[in-house]
Amino acid sequence: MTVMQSTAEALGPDATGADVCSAPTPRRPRPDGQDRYTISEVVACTGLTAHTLRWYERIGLMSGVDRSHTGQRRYSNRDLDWLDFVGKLRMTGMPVADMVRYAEMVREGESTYADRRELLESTRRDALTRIAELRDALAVLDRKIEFYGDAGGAESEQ
Amino acid sequence: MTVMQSTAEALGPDATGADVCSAPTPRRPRPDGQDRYTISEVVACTGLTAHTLRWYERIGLMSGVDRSHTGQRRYSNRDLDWLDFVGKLRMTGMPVADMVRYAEMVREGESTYADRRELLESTRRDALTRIAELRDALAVLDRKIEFYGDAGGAESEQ
DNA sequence: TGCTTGCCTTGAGTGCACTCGAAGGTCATA
DNA sequence: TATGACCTTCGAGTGCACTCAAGGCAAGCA
Repeated sequence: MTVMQSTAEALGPDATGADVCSAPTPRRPRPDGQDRYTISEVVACTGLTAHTLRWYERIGLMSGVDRSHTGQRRYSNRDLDWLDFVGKLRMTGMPVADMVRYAEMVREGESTYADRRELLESTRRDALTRIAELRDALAVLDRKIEFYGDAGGAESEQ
Repeated sequence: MTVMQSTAEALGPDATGADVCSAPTPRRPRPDGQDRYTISEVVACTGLTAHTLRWYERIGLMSGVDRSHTGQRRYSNRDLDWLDFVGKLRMTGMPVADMVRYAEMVREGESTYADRRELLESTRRDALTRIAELRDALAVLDRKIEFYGDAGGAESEQ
């Protein structure tokens, strides 16, 4: 398992090696070597808008995106992997500012491992809290729904 | 269990009966009859700001809050119960506009049971989706954290 | 009497995460 | 040569959920 596949996150020349942990390798439209996607292709496969992709780059959440000879963006499989990861972080509710901070740490290299871990752990805690809150809300919802289900209408309810 | 307790949601004169489903009765600072809380007391026990409480009223998310002879708000146990429920809805990520719609349906009475149920069911589905997304993100996070945990630093990572 | 505290109203401002518009460049095809 | 699709940048606009400011009233206390 030492193949240098497209699973490392791409943040320019700093992401130098294989990613041993992004396990379930996502299937990419094109193999490495031919992975030069236009922005509209990336739009098609990520669901993000072109505006958002450019904005990610502007704020430093995405850097080192290659360009064509005419200056147009050409995304790589690594870039797609990074966007996937950013999507996960977004799912957890992590603020974009924190994602940018994380991206900066990746660019700074190995010296930031501890800080990166800390950031991800706090994100993890937040996600667990959110799940607990959702379960809690779900329980209330279920009770209400049940009430509306079998209430022909004797009692009044919220 | 026919006691007219403080567990019915309070939305003015429309919430006419007992609430058979808000099961784990929350302990309120004061018993029914003496439940006339000032806005600052409600701030203290809900964690919402006074601004937010007034705003909820303004947009129709909260109606029929009693007033003192000088025009100050006096919240009841029922109001607190409603705020609790609103908090749960907020946890699910339901937009405030939908909560207002729900509140309006409650004011309209029993004829809206089916619609209310439908709204809550779609909210429930959203909550389940969110939980699944969070689990998914959590799995990725766990892998990353593990990587940072035992990586002295051979590989490069996102 | 004056001061402080707590509340009231209306309307404007904030922060976040996009989202869009305008003006213009490049390129393949007709 | 021109048409249309697609790209670029920069700056401004949007929608949501609050959040705050200004100005004022009423009650309690020194």
